[in-house]
Amino acid sequence: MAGRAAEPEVIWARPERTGRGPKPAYSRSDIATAAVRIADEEGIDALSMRKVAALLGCGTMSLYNYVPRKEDLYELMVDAVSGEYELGEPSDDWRAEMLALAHQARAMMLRHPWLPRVMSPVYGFSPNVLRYLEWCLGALESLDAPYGTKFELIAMVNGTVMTTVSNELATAERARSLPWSPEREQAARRAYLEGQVAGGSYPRLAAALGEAAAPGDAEETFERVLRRVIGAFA
Amino acid sequence: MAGRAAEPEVIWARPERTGRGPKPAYSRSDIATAAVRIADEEGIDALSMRKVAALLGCGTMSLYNYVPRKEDLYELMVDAVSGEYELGEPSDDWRAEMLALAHQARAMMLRHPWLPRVMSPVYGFSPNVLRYLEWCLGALESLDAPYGTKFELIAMVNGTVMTTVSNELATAERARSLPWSPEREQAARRAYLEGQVAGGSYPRLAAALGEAAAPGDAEETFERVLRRVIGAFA
DNA sequence: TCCTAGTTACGTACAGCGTACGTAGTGAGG
DNA sequence: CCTCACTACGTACGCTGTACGTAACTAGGA
Repeated sequence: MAGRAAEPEVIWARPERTGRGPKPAYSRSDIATAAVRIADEEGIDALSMRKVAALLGCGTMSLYNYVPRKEDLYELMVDAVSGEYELGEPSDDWRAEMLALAHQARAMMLRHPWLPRVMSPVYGFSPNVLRYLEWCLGALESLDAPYGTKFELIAMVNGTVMTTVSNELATAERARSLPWSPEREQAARRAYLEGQVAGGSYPRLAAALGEAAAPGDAEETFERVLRRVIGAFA
Repeated sequence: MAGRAAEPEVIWARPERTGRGPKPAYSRSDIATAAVRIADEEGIDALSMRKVAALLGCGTMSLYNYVPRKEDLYELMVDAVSGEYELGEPSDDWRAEMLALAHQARAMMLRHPWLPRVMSPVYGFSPNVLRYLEWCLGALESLDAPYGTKFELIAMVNGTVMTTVSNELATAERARSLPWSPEREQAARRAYLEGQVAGGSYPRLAAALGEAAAPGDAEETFERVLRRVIGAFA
């Protein structure tokens, strides 16, 4: 009748240690660190429960005592890297604070390119995510708005960083995995687009293609876009 | 020496028919339709090359004549649903047009919940994506800005829709897969958060938790956020 | 016209995945 | 001290993407 609760619980609601039985050999932090290392070095597609277990030095199925589903492993990873945020005492300028935070987030995603792929379905509120949110609310103290709006702002900044950096990463990844040089890729890309546009079905795209020269510096674009987003909440 | 080009080409650069050999039994559109159907009905995780082939009625490996890598299947799918946009003659009010477009995009993602998961790494410019971009440029004719800015606007709108709807979908998916009612989930969630916050480490979150009552209507939130984003480009 | 080379079709096979399940050992709570 | 939740982990299943080999087919060049 009582039994334990049905399966799909948030991992953070589980106590890390229950008291009964032998004490766990690894902490969540150990596991997260191992997983992050593998994802950093070999890419997120190469991350498997087997590899994490191997790196920890335990049997594959032992890992399932700590991490009920692979999805929860992602949750651990996101929490772990969220701990990398340097969150000092915020100033009164919430715009500057949010912009600086966005830059931190971008740097983090460039450091851990798998983050955008793994963050989207994250639903639980891990300790470090709570810490992050708490800091944001602190930084937004000088913004006179209801909490709902503040959360919308935080989500917007987060989302914008994610999509922007995702594009950056996709381009970089493609450049890396391609057998030819980025310049040649750029040229091939342009040639392909010009071929498509040549049919005359896309006159405005043709014009745009003619105007747009260099793709522009990524960080510059990032900053400009984020200023706009933040400005939308002033 | 000459040989064919090295592998990772954009699928749209491949001609659908080369002229030599027996004529293909299926079109890209056939394949895309089949894949979309499976993803719609069984979820994106259940989508496999085998299933698509089976639905088409051909051997698994035959599919690889049309779709060199599974990633390309995603590309076909995104193109296929991009064809669902209803793109009429735009008015002079670019803000209204972009907002309406965003609503279309949201509806599309609710119709095809796998879209956000699959769109991110899309890199190629498929026919329907070109059509979409061309239309956007048309709708933005009355906006006096360089093409670069217009593309940034389009990307921002797209990105915002994606992240917003992703959240919606995650919540909905969770509610669906959970063994208990959404109300109970909501309560459990709140209880968990209150438990975390009770420690006193997150005073502002505690306050926010006290204030925020109902989560608010999803579509309403969507519209509000998008108005803000679009407004940032005025 | 015929030959040939590129294409389609598809079965087999492999390495890898997430994870259900069963069993054995361990140690704290009642 | 007993009991039972917990840890540990090997085996096994069903599934995945796709490399590779073979056979049939057909349009272009000679």
